Formats: sequence, C-alpha cells, structure tokens
Amino acid sequence: MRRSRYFLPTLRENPAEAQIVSHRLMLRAGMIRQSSAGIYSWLPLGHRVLRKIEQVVREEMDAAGCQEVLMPAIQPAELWEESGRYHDYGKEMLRITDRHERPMLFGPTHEEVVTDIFRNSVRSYRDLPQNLYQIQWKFRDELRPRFGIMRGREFYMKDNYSFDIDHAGAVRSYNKMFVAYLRTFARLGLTSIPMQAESGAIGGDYSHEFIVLADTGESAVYCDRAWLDTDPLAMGIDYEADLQPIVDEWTRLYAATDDKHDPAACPVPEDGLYQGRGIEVGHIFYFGTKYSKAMGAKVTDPDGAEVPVEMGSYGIGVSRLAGAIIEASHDEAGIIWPEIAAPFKVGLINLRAGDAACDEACEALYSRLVEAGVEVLYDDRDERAGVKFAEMELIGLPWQVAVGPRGLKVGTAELKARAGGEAEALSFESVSARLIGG
RNA sequence: CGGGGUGUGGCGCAGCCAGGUAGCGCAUCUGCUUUGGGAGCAGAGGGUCGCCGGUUCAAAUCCGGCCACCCCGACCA
Repeated sequence: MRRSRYFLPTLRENPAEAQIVSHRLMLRAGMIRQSSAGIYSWLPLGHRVLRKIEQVVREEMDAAGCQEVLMPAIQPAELWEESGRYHDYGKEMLRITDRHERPMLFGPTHEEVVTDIFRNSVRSYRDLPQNLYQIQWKFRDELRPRFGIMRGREFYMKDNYSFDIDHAGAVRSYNKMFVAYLRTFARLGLTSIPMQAESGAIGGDYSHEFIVLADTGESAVYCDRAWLDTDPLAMGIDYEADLQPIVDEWTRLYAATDDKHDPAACPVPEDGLYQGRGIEVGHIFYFGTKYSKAMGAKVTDPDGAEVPVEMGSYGIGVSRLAGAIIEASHDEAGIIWPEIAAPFKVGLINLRAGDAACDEACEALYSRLVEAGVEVLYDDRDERAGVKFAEMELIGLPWQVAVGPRGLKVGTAELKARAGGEAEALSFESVSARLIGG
C-alpha cells in the first residue's frame, strides 16, 4: 500500500477526550474515529488490526473443534421472555420495536438464539458435543462507556456456545476453551491469567475470566510471579486428550483481582507476589442447564430418556484486544505492534521522494516484498524525513526500512525493528531476505 | 445512577468575569527556498461560537431550558 493513497488521518496532538494511552494512540494513529459515546468507526489501519486479531481467534477456535456461524444481531424479545432474561437484563439491553410493533432487541449476547437453533435441530445425544462460535458486533448500553474501544457500547466479540449430554462432557468442552484462550492471548503476544470469576448476568456455576497484564490496565491484579514465566504455546495440545491436568496446572498458581485479594490471606509470600494491572479480555462460563431447561432444549440420551442439554458460553472481546495489545505494548513515540496483529509488517520510508535513485530503489524493493506476500506500507510522499519517521513510530509497524541517498551511495538501506534496537545498514538483498524469510 | 467538568474552523486552545459582530498554534491549499528525525518565508481558504428561547440598539459573552461529550465512583468482553 502506498502511503500517498492510503486513508490514514493521523493526528499530531492528543485529542482532549482521550485519557488512556490506547485511546490516544488509536485516535492519533488514525485507527478509529468516534461516532457517539462508546461507538466507533474503524478506519483502514484499525480495521486491518481488527481483522488480524480476529483471524488468530478464529484459528484457535477452529483448532479446538468449534464451528463458525453467524447469528442475527437483531433478536426477537420472545426468546428472552422464554429464558426469563428479558426483564432481568435491564437497561443495558437496547430494546427496539419493528413496524409491526413487535418488541425486538439488539443482541448483547446470544445464549437464547443459539439455544433456539439447537432445540430446533438436535434430538439425539449422538449429535453431541457441539460448539458453535461467531464473531460479531454486540451492543450493550453501558451506563458509562469509556476508554475508547476498551469499554464501548458497541463492540466486536467472539462468542461461542457448547452443548454436551452431561456434566463430564460439559467440563471437557469448558477445558478446551480454557486452553484455547490461553493459546489465543499468548499468540497475540499477551500474558493472560485465568482467574476464578463471578458469573454475573450470564448465570452459572463455574467461570474464569482472562486478564491480560498491562501496566495501564484498569484493574489491579495480584499473582504468583511464576505466571510471568509461563508459556502456553510451549505445551503440546491434543484437544481429544484429557485436558484436566493442564487446566489444573494453570489454575494452581495464585491470582486474584484487587476486590478478591486479601493480603492477610494471600498464600504467596510477598517477594513471590507480582502486583500489577490488567485488562479483562475473555470470560468463560459453565452454566449447565440454565437455558436448556427454560427453553426446552432437550436430547434423547442412550437410555431413551429426554434430558436438557448441558451448556457453556465463552467470550473474547476482539475489539477490546486491539486496545489491550496497545496498552501492553507501546512507548513514548507510539504503538509497538506484535507482528501477528500488525496492520502491515513493514514500513518502507523513502527519505527523498522525487530523487530518481531513491524512487527507483524503493519501487524495486516495494515490488519485491509485495510479490513475496509481505504486507508493506510504502511512504512515498513528498514529506520530510522527520515527518515520515515520526509517523512510522506512531503507527508502530514491526519493521522499518529507510532508503536514502546516503545509504544508496554504498548500496545499503537501513532496517530497524520498532520494538527496539539500532538501525542496521544492510544490502537490499539482505533486507529482502530478512523480511521475506521471517 | 450519584458526583465533577467541557462544548469556539480538522486537532489543541484563547476570548466570556467587566456585551460592540471572532482570534492564536498546528493542520490544509498556492508559490519560492529547503530536504536523513514532526522545515523557513510569503500569501490564501475554512467557523450557524452545541441547540432552543429570553434580555438588549447590540449576545460567543448575561439569563432560562435542553442536548452532547469527557472524567471520578458502583457494574461489564
């Protein structure tokens, strides 16, 4: 993509309304624009990030045996009357009426819809287990939206729902999601910590929330320092095997948010206790037959008896993750994207646009990288070097390549990692090899 | 929902107290000069001063109502 033609409205100054770093940087980097309180448009750069994150989530869901669906955003109130939540959910639910005066609502979650689908289609235990997921916009009319997309009213969410014949099966499904979540956040370069949680409005018996560590996170967390050395990607996962030992291992270490942490009762000695901040990015629930009983989602078991299906639901805030990654990875100059979530892998800077030699060298490198499938944002604008460097730092692409007359005289370009380290003068061959290879 | 605050060109702000018909920096456009870390000079464009009503010869400014947005707290992916 050529910068000269890319819709990237960056801001030089901090918008007054943005108080936290991810909000500021997302606005300044031209990723998002606010439409109304807690509701945002995602501009090209932000949209690319959203797609990248979504893709990781999708891959991990698929790997764990889930199947993607897409349910309606607008739901009929009658399903919620059945579950009993229509009156319980409160003002967070956006209620609307269609032209026939039928009460509808913009879905804040999809337990009712998916249970309806299930009960209309599945009759036998032989068809279980099932686990359906979707990635879709939700709307919750929060009392106080804030922090940009971190706590919006409209937000992009992966939600999925498991169906099992019995409790043991439901626990297996729950454990798969537990492991899949650890992997998902780790692949995005985040340290996530599962914590026992209240089940809130979803209701249920068993629940974990996944908190991602970030110094600027909104809640204080206390955990065993051993968490910081854990790597979920290092363990081999067989989703068909018994995952309980892994879940046990990952719930063995102490972790608590500030409202649950009691210094007096904390089992971890002070020097082994990590105190930091975090952001909730995922939440998993096992709630058994709460919805299946209320809505009549029953299957026939091996003995011929009709039993309500055992369910769980699982959510990841995909749009929130974009903010969480920034909170966890930025510096004074801007965002530092992990490669997997970066909108482009490489920022190519032409230090002297208009100079024939620079133009030619940049065009050649740009073509070569693009043909090799590398995502490149090529700053071909007639701007001063400082403007281009500053913007590249701000938008945080993992690799910067600077091409200027100085280096060209000796046949080199400069390669620099956004995450740190000095710029290296390398031959164009080496630059290509490095960027195409890894 | 309780408490606090702010609405003035795209962004950041001044002007309001002591009413007289809108200004600064950045950004944008044009020209010239410049060109390896957010350039210089000259010129130009762009504003129903959140909205409605009131007071007044005259309202960004005073009064009343409303709306929007932000921050702190209680709740959430």
